[in-house]
Amino acid sequence: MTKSKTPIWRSIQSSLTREIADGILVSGDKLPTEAELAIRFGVNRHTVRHALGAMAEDGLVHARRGAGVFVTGKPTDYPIGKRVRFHQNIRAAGQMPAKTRLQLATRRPSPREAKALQIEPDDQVHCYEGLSLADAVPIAIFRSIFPAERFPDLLEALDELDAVTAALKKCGLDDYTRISTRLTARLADATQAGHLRISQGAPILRSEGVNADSDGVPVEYGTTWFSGDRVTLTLRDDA
Amino acid sequence: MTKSKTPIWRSIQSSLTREIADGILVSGDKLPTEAELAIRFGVNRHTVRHALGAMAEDGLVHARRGAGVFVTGKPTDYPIGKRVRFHQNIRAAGQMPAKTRLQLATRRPSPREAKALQIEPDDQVHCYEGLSLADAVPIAIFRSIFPAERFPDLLEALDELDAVTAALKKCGLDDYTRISTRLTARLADATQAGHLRISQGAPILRSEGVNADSDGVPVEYGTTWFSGDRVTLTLRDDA
DNA sequence: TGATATTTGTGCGTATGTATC
DNA sequence: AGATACATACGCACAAATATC
Repeated sequence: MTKSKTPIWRSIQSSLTREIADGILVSGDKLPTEAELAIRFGVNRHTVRHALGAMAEDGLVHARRGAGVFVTGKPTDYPIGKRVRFHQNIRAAGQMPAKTRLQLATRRPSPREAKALQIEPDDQVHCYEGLSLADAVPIAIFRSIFPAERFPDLLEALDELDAVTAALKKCGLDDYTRISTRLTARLADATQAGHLRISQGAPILRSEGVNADSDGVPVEYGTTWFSGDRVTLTLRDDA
Repeated sequence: MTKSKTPIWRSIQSSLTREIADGILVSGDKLPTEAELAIRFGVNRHTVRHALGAMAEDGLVHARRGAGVFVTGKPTDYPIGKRVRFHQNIRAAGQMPAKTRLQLATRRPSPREAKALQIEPDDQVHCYEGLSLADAVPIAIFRSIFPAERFPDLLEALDELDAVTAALKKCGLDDYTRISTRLTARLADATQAGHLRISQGAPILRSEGVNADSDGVPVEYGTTWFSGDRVTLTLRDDA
């Protein structure tokens, strides 16, 4: 009697995990169909599903109904701490960062935005919205709100620079740090799903934070919607 | 002519938000049905839905199809930092904490658990699984894994105490701190949905962390699944 | 247990005012 | 000024989940 101690599904999990770790299957690749895997491993499709489910739970792959199972665009550990610098974070993970601009405008703030920035509801704000990519895979949607009164030329600076830190520097703000971060999980709506190239109803990790200058005055209210399947936030106890 | 600048749905949102802020509607209360609200405000049901949608986006209410729209059991700001103490956190939010035990057992670790705790795959671990409640509303499912070799009597201690910190203290560990935290968003499976009393596919915020003693040796590998609709994690820059 | 009513979710179509090109 | 796109709002119908009896 072969009384194997490890369940079959676990050995399948190991097998597939190894293929990903070894680079045989890379970021974005589509796995063989469950039916094909079932034949290849000589098991029932349910057994394959169990293994794939465990891998999905680990964030290694993600399934799209009707499409297939795909290797998640790297476990993409995205560190957050007092300072959040998108490009540095992605590069530190050995990936190629990129940004797509979705919107750049000046408008009136929503009540929530006004409250976060501690400004009057009638003051104007700059709104910078875009898409963050790592290795050309969409990782997150971000929206940054700045007080227009304090940074009258920020829109032009963002227009040419596309980098928040640099643009703020050009407007006279040398340094800023995060004074609050709130995290919660949501479901992707149609718009978000389209941008992040995930299916509607997919899990989204929403991060909402306020950055302030050295005097503690808010300079940016930012919200970032991460694709839950593609991103893991890691907390740093940073300085 | 009444040339109101603000959309109707936004004023409805303000109106209902105020009722919650003022305590007229409290945690867990069911709002009037969309149809009733539509009559009360003299608008179409879609307009009410728009307002409710915005409030849901803010985490203020959550809808359950067929049941109604409910005031979210507080956006329950749940602070996380180097030390995580469940009861303290809930009490700090002015709510009544409680725990339900789901499982308490000793078994072999999964590869992931062994790696996190830096033990051999053949070593035994204690597994403590349960449900966290605030004001009798399920907030999160937690699973804590401890190295059995180091804490041989932990199971009994947990059995009578139901509090991790106290049980570990009884086993000779005075203090521990969090050395790593990883956060991601997932969808609730059937089991999780049942325990948290949310619908399957609802957003879940998963937190995975390792606690270590003062020498940096891992003593606990814990995973917590928060109901995304009921919890907001706030990062503390704590000491 | 099962049938029925209630309630939210989704889609279609229509109309109007406003901002943009 | 005209055309176009967009947000807002209304009305109706049905599907899906839930509650109730």
